[in-house]
Amino acid sequence: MKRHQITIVDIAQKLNLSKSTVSRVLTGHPSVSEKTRKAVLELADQLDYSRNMLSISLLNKKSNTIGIIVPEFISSYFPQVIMGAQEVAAQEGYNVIIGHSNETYETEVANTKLMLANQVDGLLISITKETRNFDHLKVFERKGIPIVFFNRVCEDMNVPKVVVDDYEGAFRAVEHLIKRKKKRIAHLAGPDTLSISVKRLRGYRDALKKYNIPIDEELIIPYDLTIAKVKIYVNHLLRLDNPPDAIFAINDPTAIEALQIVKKKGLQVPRDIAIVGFSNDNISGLIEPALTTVSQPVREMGNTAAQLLVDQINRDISEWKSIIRVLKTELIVRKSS
Amino acid sequence: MKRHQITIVDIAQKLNLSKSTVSRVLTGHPSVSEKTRKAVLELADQLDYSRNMLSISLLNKKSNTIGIIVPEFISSYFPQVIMGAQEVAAQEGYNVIIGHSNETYETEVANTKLMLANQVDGLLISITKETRNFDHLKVFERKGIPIVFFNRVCEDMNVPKVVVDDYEGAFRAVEHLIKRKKKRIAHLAGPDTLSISVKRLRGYRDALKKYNIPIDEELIIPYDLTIAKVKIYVNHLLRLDNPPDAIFAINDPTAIEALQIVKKKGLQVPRDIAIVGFSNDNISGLIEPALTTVSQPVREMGNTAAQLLVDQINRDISEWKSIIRVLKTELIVRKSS
DNA sequence: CTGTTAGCGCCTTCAA
DNA sequence: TTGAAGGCGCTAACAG
Repeated sequence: MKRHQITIVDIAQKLNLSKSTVSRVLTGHPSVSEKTRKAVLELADQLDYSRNMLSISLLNKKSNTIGIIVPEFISSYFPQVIMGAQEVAAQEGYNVIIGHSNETYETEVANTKLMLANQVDGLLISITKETRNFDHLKVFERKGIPIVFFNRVCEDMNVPKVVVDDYEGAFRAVEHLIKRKKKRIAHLAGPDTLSISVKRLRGYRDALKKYNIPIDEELIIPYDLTIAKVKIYVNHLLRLDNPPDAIFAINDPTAIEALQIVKKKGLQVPRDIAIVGFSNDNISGLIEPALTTVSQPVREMGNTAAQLLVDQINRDISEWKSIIRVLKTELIVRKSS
Repeated sequence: MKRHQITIVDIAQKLNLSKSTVSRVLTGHPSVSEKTRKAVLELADQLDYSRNMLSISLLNKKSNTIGIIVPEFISSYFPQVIMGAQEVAAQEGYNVIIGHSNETYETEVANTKLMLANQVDGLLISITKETRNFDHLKVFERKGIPIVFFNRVCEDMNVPKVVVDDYEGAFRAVEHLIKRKKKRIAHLAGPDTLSISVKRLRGYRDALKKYNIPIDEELIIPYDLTIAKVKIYVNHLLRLDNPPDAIFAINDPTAIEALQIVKKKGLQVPRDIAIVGFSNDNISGLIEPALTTVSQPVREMGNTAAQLLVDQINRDISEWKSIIRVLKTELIVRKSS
């Protein structure tokens, strides 16, 4: 059961040296003779010696690990962000441990505790749709562990955030539908706990206002992002006395689901009803008809978030910044509108 | 720069107790009076005390962390497997750190070194298409750290493996094409370093043999899974004097790419040329025409692999098993064939 | 250039 | 029921 680990002591003994000398070689310290250096390196290699990061982390009070907590893994969105973050992290010498909150507040809290116990040097997080209380995150601040939010942020906390211009993206999407002569544009919105929902909804409203199209509250349906429910809402919309001729969905999975349902009903997209999503998931260009959507620089979001976090880690706590980085979206017009 | 961490000592001092007593409370040791127990727990909670797993890991020579190394993050395949593995790992009390080898042997080796340095208790790995040398993995065996392969395995190593019945899946897929009256079935195969390529190719060959269809080597194209190259091969196939009337692709990304190319040429799918993939990526049912493919239980693969690994970790090294778990595939017939 | 010492935070003996 | 001491593997002083 117990494994034997090769340690510095083993090497030191075989070479008749002191631990510290061996350590010096391994850390690249200059003041050590070429001869011993070579001997140590050789033996280390031969023994498959590997420095125990655990002890180093303990000693330095720095684990060189960052945590990432994401709410879901269903769409390709978060995996891609993680990839982007990983890229930068690896480059900067950080390991990544991943937490999955499964859109549940309790799981998110449990995850943060794990991250703390594992002594992460910083945390990247996108909150669940349920999260309204942020005490579990404030602990990090108190402990001097920097946090960076991405995508789904907590507006009240004064820490760096990486988001996209949700308002603008939504505005453009709806404007586009208006220019396509659509008069009754529905919005499948997200829960109002998420700032992305709020901002996209505002973009939707303002676009309609700008073009003097009356806002019909009946056409705005906030939902909890449980894909299975989309069917209910779309059916409801279609049965309205005055049904919509377009749907702007909070995200691509929602839009795609809506599209499938509308197609099954025998309606023509975009003629009878146009559909626009948000995010440009990697499937969106391949479905039939291809989905018009607002693309986000997903990988870049990961990169940026990780970079901001590393910057915070390297800064003294007294100099923490709370930058908000807003990444540009782009409207990608395809066949569904 | 230096953060202050709350430690057992802090708690002990404030309560006028010894470190060991506090530790006993925290570890749930029984021999401690109810009064002190309560006091400690209360103060700990109040101070946001969190046990330092680093030091515990160091002490126990057990990190409660497993590593997962995957070759790519492009398709939804590996993220899903990781999710599955995470599920089980979390349940069994293990953290997960993820490595991304980017289909490069060197990166894979670097990743394994990182895993070792971080004292993982076990490793889950799917190798790159380049990996022919396995010394970097044998180190784990020598150190007594169990490995479990999944999907892309090393046949020569005597450790647990989780795969799907690639041969059978491929056989069925090709048989299906034959029953659709296809006579010239091409195969876009994977590199022969990967056992999945070899087995799927064998399934392809045997299916043709069974139905007395001559095998035309010209129609078998092994490639390196670089999606961009699919175009070259498909064009090549279509320009043949006697072009294929069906393509069986090693995986779904390849099949989907082939489908796009074929469609752009103005050919009818499946009438002019049928296409079948392998994996049932989550896009495959949504593209037009929907892709016929061999589905794998992806999440289950992650579950199984993680479970096997945890079992190995809990076993004495002398009792390591080398089970090969073969998961069932299922042919999903859709519009592309 | 090399060795000695102390200690990161924790748990597990052993002794009281 | 509690306390004291030792050590996991490593590095950073402080000495020579």
